[in-house]
Amino acid sequence: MAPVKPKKQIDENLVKEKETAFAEFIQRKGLKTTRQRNTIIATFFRLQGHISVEELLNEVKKANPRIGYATVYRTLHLLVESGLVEERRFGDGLARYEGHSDVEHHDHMICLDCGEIFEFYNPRLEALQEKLAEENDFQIYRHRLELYGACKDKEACSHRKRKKVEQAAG
Amino acid sequence: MAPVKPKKQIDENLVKEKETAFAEFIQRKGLKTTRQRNTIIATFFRLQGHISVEELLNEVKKANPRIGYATVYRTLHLLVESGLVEERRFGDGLARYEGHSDVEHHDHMICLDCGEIFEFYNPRLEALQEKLAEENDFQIYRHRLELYGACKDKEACSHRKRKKVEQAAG
DNA sequence: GTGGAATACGAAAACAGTTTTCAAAATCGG
DNA sequence: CCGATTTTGAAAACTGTTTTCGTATTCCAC
Ligand SMILES: [Mn+2]
Ligand SMILES: [Mn+2]
Ligand SMILES: [Zn+2]
Ligand SMILES: [Zn+2]
Repeated sequence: MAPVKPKKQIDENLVKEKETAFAEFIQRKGLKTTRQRNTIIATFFRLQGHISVEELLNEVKKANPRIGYATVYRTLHLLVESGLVEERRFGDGLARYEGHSDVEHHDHMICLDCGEIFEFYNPRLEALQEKLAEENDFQIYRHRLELYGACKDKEACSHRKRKKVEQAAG
Repeated sequence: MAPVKPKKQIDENLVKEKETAFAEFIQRKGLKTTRQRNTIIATFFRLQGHISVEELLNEVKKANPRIGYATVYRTLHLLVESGLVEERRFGDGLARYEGHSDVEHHDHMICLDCGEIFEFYNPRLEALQEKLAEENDFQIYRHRLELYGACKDKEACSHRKRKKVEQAAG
């Protein structure tokens, strides 16, 4: 069985940087540093991918089972407000969050079979959007581009799918 | 005051065509023709733009006040299933529906000030997406591209906004 | 036309994800 | 430490949508 995708290693230094940046944001806003917020952001930044609230809460509870939904939601809002995290919605009804560490901006391809989310960025695409906006006398603040479809590599795709089912089963 | 946008006239023939197409779909599926469904689709196809369920229900109630939410939701699902209508979500939490009459596929620019939705289509953009998918060994079934921003024509924009406020109040 | 099985309706309840409330607990500058 | 201010967690509320369930309508066979 070939290795599917070399799991990116978490860069602990980068995580620490983010934690500091968030702490500064909290200070700047005159808010308070709390055990719960620290746990939540420490957990979040050590996860990778596009994390749902439930996924995050499950992880957070491993460190502190008494933390509830409300605090996770509230902390995620703060993370978004701080600019360290972006909210995504891929049409399955739940919000997902990602620390935009990799690239400043990117778009997504979502496999409807295995659920894998591929990220991409293309300057020509971005430029073309700008040009089209220009033609319509429109100024873009932000955009979202999502390509829904399927992996062509069926083996890798079904492997991921299987793995996901196992994971869900516990 | 300059004319803002020449309101497209509804093409009654086209509407009748859609009504027929839906009737055929209903037959084909072995479902029943009902007063309510007829009212709802007749109303829907005579509205223009990106219609929310509530907007549609309000209009429908003018013809038959006894029709309820459930039936509107159910009929919209049928319309989508029939392929005559597409569901859109522009991030304000509500589903919107449009008969895709104008062009087979198009993308959207959404003004965050006045709420206006501009539609556009660009073959180069579509082709570029295909190329990027190809590079990722990915097959696109469908995509969504939304540009969020603001009209540059501030006068037209605020005129639309004002009108909308009036409408909401009235 | 009627009978009657199949389907659809509408009001209300249920649902899912998220937000808010509120009383108790934690934070932190003085 | 004090005490004003903020935060927390459980539960309630909220929002848009779906489902339920008893009644009403459709429509095919006769
Ligand atoms: Mn991403
Ligand atoms: Mn449109
Ligand atoms: Zn896949
Ligand atoms: Zn505008």
